[in-house]
Amino acid sequence: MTSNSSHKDSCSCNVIHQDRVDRVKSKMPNEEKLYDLADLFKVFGDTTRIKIICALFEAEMCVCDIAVTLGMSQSAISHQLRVLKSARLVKYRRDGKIVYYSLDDEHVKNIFDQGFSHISHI
Amino acid sequence: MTSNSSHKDSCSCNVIHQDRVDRVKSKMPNEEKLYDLADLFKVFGDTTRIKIICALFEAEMCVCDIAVTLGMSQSAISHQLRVLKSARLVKYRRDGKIVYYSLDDEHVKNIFDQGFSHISHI
DNA sequence: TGAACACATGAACAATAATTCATATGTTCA
DNA sequence: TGAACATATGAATTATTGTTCATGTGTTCA
Repeated sequence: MTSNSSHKDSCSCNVIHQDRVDRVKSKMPNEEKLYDLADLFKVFGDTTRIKIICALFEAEMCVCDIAVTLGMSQSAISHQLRVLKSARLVKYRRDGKIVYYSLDDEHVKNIFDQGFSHISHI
Repeated sequence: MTSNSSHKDSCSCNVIHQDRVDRVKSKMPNEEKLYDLADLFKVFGDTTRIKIICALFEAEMCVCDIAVTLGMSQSAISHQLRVLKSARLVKYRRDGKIVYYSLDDEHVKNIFDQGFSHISHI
């Protein structure tokens, strides 16, 4: 009744390396943290949002600027900015009727650079 | 007929900062690269794959090991390993009927660390 | 050789997410 | 105040993706 070989339900094979499994299991970050990490990367996993972030690397921009730069509708951009905002990746300031967005994170640039390194690596 | 104000189709607003738009546009990485980057992050945007990668940080593992560690079916793991493989994030070696997977990238660890930093940042 | 095993994979189904469309909110200015 | 504008947002639609189920492939060993 221990966690030794009661895995038949989830995996048809016998446990090959129980010691390794146990060790890795004990070293894994907790479930919630991994879930949050996946959620963060999910935000980066869309071309529109990638483009928005890349644009904001260069300059603070209003929603309309971004829409024109990307050749997309204001609504689509606004929806995606909402996602970026709730992931705390961008911040905004209001100036009259115009809302300016800018990056709000010191890690994104590094993450993107590492990402670019990976995809450029033959 | 220049690119000045012919954007009415994609964005209902007038161009607010044409200079900024032009400058940012010229500095944006090319479309294909951005698409590839999004594809890479899409791979990280799933809890199962995140868990697999975290497990492989600790040790080389066979498919069954991973399945047991994560409490998931062999098939589900195998499908996801395929995704990780085609993103060149994991490599494998065959030893008899057992296939061992391990990480095949020097950037992932950094990307994950930056990601963890972001989500831990209050 | 053939049974057993570890793994891979195609198809189907379920769940999630991106864009569009219509419209609402909040600000400016005449 | 009310018209015009920049942005936000809910609902619907379409597209994408993860898991399961059934089965195929490749290896070992009796």
